[in-house]
Amino acid sequence: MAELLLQMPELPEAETFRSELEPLVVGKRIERAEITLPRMVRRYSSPGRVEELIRGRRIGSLKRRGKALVFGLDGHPMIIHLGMSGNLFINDASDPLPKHVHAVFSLEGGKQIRFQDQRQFGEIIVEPETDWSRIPDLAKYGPEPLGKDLTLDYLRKGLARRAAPVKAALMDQGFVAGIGNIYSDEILFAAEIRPLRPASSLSGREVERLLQAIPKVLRRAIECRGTSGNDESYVDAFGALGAFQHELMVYQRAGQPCRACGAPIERAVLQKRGVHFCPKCQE
DNA sequence: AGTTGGACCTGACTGC
DNA sequence: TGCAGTCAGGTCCAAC
Repeated sequence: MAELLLQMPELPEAETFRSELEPLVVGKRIERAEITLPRMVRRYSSPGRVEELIRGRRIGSLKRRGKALVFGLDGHPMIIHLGMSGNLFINDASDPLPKHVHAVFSLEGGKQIRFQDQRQFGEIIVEPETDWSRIPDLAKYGPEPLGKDLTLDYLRKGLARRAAPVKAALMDQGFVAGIGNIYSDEILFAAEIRPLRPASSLSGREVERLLQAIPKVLRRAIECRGTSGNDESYVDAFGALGAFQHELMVYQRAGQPCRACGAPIERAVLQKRGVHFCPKCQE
């Protein structure tokens, strides 16, 4: 049976889209927006309403918050949540349109930004509010794991009052923004902590290891331009595969020998999600 | 308030 | 070969 590697765009994948798109789209005007799947803009009256809001605006900036991308359109920032399977491509208008493209933004000069999302959990949100701290979808996020706000003190206090598994805490976007199923497993391996340990049971030393592991794993994954599966459901903005799947230590490696100690990687289930860990390296 | 479970969705896989 | 059923997962939302 071929191992199916499911894709969830997390912080490294979102950051890859951001850094690849930024030099090509910032400063460009959006001449036309086409939303072909109403579900992508489900909190609005109609796709036409969103198309109207976006049309003619210039992209002043492209930033990332957690797993979300924020296009700084003048006056109306546009947030794209990638959901579980969202990809952002940069293409020429004449390039063939792949399956599952639900939104196309045609830029001056002939390029297009295309939002592809097989599972349709992604969402496009256009906000009237330019102050990020007042945009509800972003305001609820916890600190950026690669920023200064994620401190030892914050982690220690936040984990101490959680009875839930430490993996659940890491994936809680309100606690730390941008970490999902793949990278929580990899981070906890790097920190040598079992994913199902109650968050409040971590020692001070373990919290310190966790604080070090978070940026270490995420930065390396960004260098690799994200994690692609063998079904190629995640590729970068130019359609190229990421490379971090070659460096995964535990995720989707159940039964295979640990790359550090050789012990078979174990799999458990947490809230319907796969949990992968090395029984020897992680205690 | 923290935590849990269902709903949303498609495609790959399983079993008859 | 075909097809119904199952599973997976990020996030929201309702309910303990």
